[in-house]
Amino acid sequence: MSQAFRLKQSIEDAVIAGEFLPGDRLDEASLAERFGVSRTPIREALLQLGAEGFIDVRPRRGAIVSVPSPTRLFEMFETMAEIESACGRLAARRLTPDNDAAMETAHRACEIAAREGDSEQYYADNRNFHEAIYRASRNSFLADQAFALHKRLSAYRRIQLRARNRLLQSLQEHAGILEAIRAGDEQLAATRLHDHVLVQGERFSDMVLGLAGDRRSDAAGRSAK
Amino acid sequence: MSQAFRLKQSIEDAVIAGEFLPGDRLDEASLAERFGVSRTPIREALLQLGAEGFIDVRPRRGAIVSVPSPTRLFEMFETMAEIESACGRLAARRLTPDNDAAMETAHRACEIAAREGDSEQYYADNRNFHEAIYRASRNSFLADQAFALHKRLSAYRRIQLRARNRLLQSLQEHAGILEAIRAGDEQLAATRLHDHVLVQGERFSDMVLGLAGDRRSDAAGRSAK
DNA sequence: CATATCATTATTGTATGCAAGATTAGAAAC
DNA sequence: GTTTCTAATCTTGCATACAATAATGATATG
Repeated sequence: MSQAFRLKQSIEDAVIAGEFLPGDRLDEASLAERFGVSRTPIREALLQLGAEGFIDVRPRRGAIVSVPSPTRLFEMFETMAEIESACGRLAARRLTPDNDAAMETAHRACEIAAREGDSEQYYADNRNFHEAIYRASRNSFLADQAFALHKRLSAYRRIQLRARNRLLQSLQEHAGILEAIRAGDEQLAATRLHDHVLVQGERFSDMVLGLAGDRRSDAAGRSAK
Repeated sequence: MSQAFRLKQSIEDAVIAGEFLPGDRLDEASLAERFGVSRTPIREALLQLGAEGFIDVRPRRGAIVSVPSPTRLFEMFETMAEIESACGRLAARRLTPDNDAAMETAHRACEIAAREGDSEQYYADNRNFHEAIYRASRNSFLADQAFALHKRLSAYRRIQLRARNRLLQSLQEHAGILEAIRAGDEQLAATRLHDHVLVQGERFSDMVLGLAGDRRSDAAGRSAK
């Protein structure tokens, strides 16, 4: 299985790196050739990625990189917001000096990247900051769920950090989140994290749908009774 | 793949039914014989179940039904509590007549089972009730996450519905949850669902650890700064 | 009697081959 | 020119075979 697990990671990395775009076909034979192995471990890797929701494996019809509908995507961001805010709530309740320090370090890194307007760097540092919060929840299972979803959304998250404004705004939100967690204010930490994440989903939906469709009729509109 | 997917479901069902207990080895050859297929689709099924966290696939060492530590189990229940309360919060915000009716139906069924003290039936109806709430969140992705985790915990949940008292108490909690959702009180719905789920995790931990260990030193104790 | 080492056995990991379903291209009909 | 049916082709699904690693048990040694 060693091979299959390495392949799973490689394929996942390739997808995250944007080498395979949503909708692209993941052909067993070509992947086998590319990695110099037979189809068997490739299949095993693809099926695992499919089970994790990373790709879409349709019986007899091959695997493709999942193409979540705008609605689905919004739902994923909304779920991410709920999970992250849960992490924040627990972090506020359970913060240890170690976790505090880890968040501080990650936050400082974000600060530098934001000041320099380096969105690629900020993207990486931002990830570390959020992961520090997941860990600070001191619930490793919840943190695992958060990691997994974060990875699945990374392709969509990256796009919107391009604007310099968003970088600085994001940084400010981070500061507010950190403050709330440190104050032990569970409710505030949860709310701030929720909004911080959800705004990304909203901005992304706006971007995807552009002027054409109104997102509200798609996802948020469901709030209406 | 058709075969592999059917097998995945069958094996999962067998695990949920308790036919394979935590720690049991899932040997490829015997499973292949049992289902009358070759090892290939069995492997594919096992790897998928492993990716979903349902079983533990250790490279070169075979698959076993996962044996979460008491700490891990508590973390899983705590995560379930957070996810369910998120569902409840959204349900309170977005309730439609359809979803309301579905919850009502499921609740009525629980009521009957509880009155008759039929814990097996209550177990099934309880599941329907919770699933109705997941759907009422009107976020299908979040609902999927909730379904998945609910399934993984089912083995541990079933055990504790045996006591007649717990049945009636559970039912009353359901009534309170329903009331809060209908009132559109997001905060109250979230809190009640959270407690309803978490109490199960706590009761289970108590059961597992018995008199021996103090759960608080294991999981909840982390809340202490 | 316990422990360590080595050979045997069993089980998993990968490759290959073939069967079956899906896709595509081409020809015929409209 | 478009559509539809059919045949050729391509891709996936499963079985089998072999290679490699882990588990087991026997034997020898302290």
